[in-house]
Amino acid sequence: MSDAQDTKLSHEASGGIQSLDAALRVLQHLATLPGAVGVSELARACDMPVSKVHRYLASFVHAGLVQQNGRSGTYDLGLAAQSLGLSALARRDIVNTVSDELVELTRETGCTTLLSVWADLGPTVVRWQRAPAPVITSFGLGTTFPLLSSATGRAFFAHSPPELVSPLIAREKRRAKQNPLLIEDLPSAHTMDERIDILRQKTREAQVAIVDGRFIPGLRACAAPILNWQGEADVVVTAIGTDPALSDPRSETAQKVLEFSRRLSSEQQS
Amino acid sequence: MSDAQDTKLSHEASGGIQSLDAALRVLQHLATLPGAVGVSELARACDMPVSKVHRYLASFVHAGLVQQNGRSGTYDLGLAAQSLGLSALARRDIVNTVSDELVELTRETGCTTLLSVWADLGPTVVRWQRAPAPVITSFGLGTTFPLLSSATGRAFFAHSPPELVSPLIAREKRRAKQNPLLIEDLPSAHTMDERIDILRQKTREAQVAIVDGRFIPGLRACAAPILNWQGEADVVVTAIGTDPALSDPRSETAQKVLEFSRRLSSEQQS
DNA sequence: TCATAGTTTTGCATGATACGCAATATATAT
DNA sequence: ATATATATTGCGTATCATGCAAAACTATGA
Repeated sequence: MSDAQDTKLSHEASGGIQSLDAALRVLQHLATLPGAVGVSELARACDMPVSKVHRYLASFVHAGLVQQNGRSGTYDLGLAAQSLGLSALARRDIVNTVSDELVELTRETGCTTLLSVWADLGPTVVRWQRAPAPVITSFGLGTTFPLLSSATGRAFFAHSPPELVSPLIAREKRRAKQNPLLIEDLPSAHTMDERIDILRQKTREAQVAIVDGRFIPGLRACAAPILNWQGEADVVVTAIGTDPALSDPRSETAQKVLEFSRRLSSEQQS
Repeated sequence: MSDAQDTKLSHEASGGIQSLDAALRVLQHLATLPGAVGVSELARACDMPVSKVHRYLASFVHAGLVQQNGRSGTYDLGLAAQSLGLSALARRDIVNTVSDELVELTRETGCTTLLSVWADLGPTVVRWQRAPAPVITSFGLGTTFPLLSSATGRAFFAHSPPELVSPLIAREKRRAKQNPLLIEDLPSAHTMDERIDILRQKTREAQVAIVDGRFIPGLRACAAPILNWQGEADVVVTAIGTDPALSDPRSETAQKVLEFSRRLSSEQQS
């Protein structure tokens, strides 16, 4: 049915109420605009008659979504808009949002995917989406990863405030001294601190973190952070498997992971 | 025509658009409700016909203010609502100013710090700066705090007009009756109202609000308001952590918080 | 001081459209 | 399987949002 003659005017889609659609367009415009504006300016921006916009604004003001400054003044977003947004934010739980999408990522990449958050002891797995071809591993929910020698950890490391990770980094440096294998794939440089710094740099640039099969023999992984408004990693998604493509940042799989994290990151901000 | 029979139901005020007023009432209800709801439940809450609400929701969904979960799913606030609120926040220069300084306060105190504003569900977190010291933070942007049993809430309570806070106070009094632990650290007096009054007094005098680990075991916090020209709290800054110094008003940490709020309060003139 | 030009706000008649009812489709429980 | 509850969609009619244009208002000029 969708057919032909909707073309007359894009029918705003189905089932809605026209006046409400129009009113919400006004609200969106007001939100997009830099700051407070007068009725006529807003009307011009929305390409609507002034009186129409004025009446919409009157209703918005009653609801507190908009407030008008001064006496016969300009209009701007109001307290209710703020509350509304904060309610929305409070309900949006990243872990759940990402979890819902994780199945999709598993399907696209064919890899087992997991979702980690930052906890006291470091990156911690909180969700686990297994692929048709399962990976035999010894870790499951609640496992914590190292910062330097896991893809997940590296993603956190590169996108977290230094103060947050430095205690753990210190510990891992000590461990790495005894077992240099752990950081074998780090960029080469003179001191270990330099190598770690370069790793952080490169990971930030690439936006994806990689480990090849050296840490756990044969197991490769590719991780990308989901950033909050401050650019910090709230959670990290990781694809693991034996496919060599995982350890190539330019592979299709890695790109899928990257795109996934980009999309969800942008939902976090605004 | 205007008058006379308006008394039947207050005429939503002047100049607006009835259908829009109704629609916004639906949106407000959705925001107030705990979480996602079905159409009929929402319709019941608004005392409106189901089909009406459904059509409003359709328009809200088009605008992205609302999204529906699942296939025959329930409705909840959407991404556009989030954006709207963030836009509204971004226009309050006090929020921006304080946010910028918050890193500094985190560095000075070594505690995780947060910035809260007043929304209609109460004190609401809008920014937070994590500190290295691991605090188990189950809250994020949009989390709301109680008025009586949190440091942030107490700071708002002591520096807000009574009309603003009284509805919430009433609710919390009821809750406190069932769980006296929540206000265990209140000053002692005969009636609960007296205790609350004294709390308000003392908090105003001290300019900082404190909770020790009783509300959330082991978690202490220290909060101070940033006052506008009327002496009301526009926003509140809070330092949280496990350090016992936080619950001592004379500690260095508490003084840092106080000084911070004093400085920014005085910077706010216009 | 008044006048001019830019606003924002408000009557009013009319035609578009939102409303409510009731039918259908879809999911959940028994 | 039937039954119950809920979500969604047509449809006719009375309501109400619309656009025009006049009014109130504010700001700036002489």
